[in-house]
Amino acid sequence: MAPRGRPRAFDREKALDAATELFWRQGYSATSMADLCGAMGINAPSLYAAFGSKEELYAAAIAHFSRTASPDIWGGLDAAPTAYAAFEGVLLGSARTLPGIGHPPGCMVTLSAVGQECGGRLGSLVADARQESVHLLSQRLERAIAAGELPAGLDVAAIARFYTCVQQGMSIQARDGAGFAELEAVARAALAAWPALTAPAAPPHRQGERESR
Amino acid sequence: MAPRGRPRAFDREKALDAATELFWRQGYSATSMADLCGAMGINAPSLYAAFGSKEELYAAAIAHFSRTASPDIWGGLDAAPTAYAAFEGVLLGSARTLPGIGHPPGCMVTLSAVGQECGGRLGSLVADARQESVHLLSQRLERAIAAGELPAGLDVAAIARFYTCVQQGMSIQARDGAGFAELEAVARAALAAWPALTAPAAPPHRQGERESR
DNA sequence: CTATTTATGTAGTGATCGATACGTAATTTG
DNA sequence: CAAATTACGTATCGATCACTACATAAATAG
Repeated sequence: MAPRGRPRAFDREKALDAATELFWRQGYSATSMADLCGAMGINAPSLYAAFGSKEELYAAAIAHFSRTASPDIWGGLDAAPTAYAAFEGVLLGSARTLPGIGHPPGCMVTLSAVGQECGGRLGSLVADARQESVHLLSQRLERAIAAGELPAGLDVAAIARFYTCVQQGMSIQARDGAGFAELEAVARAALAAWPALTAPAAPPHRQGERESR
Repeated sequence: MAPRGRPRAFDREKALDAATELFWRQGYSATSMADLCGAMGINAPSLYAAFGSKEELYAAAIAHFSRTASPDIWGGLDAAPTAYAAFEGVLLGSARTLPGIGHPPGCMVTLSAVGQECGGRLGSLVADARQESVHLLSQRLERAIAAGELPAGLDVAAIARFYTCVQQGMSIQARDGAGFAELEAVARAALAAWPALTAPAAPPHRQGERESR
């Protein structure tokens, strides 16, 4: 059962954790393999043997981040008794997490500049990861509609995209130094739109209609 | 009055425009001086003679961007008859501009990864540029309060930060492919919070109070 | 004209980039 | 034990990085 050759001398998970932290803080392009080797405490050949290439390592870091950093924010989404409570939990969890205690501020996926740096696989990878938020929030809204909690006919995608947008903006604010108090105020402000966005009569405003001021 | 030596053979403004476009699209770290020379149509010595260094060129590009790309979004801020109309103009202008026709999508300042890539001067430079939005919106709110249009006692900074946050999120959405329709829906959703945020009684919700569901 | 000044193109600088060749150490298999 | 397999450290690969030395071209000043 034991692996055949010489056993690995470093903890692959700890090394990936260090790499994730570095990519998270500095971005893809600005982080060199030498930086990574230093932070991970291993030499280049061991790194390449374990992770393949810089791109593959980054992809593994994104996956590692999504696996480990999400629960704080998204954990209560399904457990929350109402859709409002679920969205409130996500936004307040974001306000609590994004300032970054013991890790870089902001969401690694949101702040990933790979989309603008690297046209290929990595760009699509992080873009897809970002859209996952919209999907999660949309599903929660659909569930609330199916349960009769929210009226049918809502523009679910628009509502989900709005709150995703707010959360993404919060990552930038966090990166620029915003703390919990500031981010909580942003979250509360976004939640103030909830009654209007989920009112039965008017689905989110449409283009053709006359917009009341 | 004519300059003394051999005249410059390229248009400095056009060259800076090309550099700005490239930095805007690819970010700082992922753009090489060779890339820039190619896009600007000049050789390295001319580039360094005209702009000093990569960092200085980037700073010049940020300034050039702020000078040229802002009016579409911020132009109507002071001219608008009410604070609401002003904020609506900023958000809808953002929805119109950010998808990027003839230029990269999203705001160069917002999407600048320099903050996470480069700890020094450039990081502070773009972070300050981002906070400028908060200042502009705050000033407009203060003006409306002074004019008696909005009640005193509002948490002006929080409101300004919320709408800045939404606009920053819109840049990320634009980078991920959102078009005018999607961004307009986000803007409308954010504006739906306006009555609650500017109501006389309750400044933006506080932590201790009981939140209506 | 000559002298001065500035810009340009060629051709590089040392440093660092991502990624490896290779010989050795450490383990399992038979 | 010997053979096979895997990971290790050293030392380095060619390519590209940001940047510049240098000779030449094109303008003004006197």
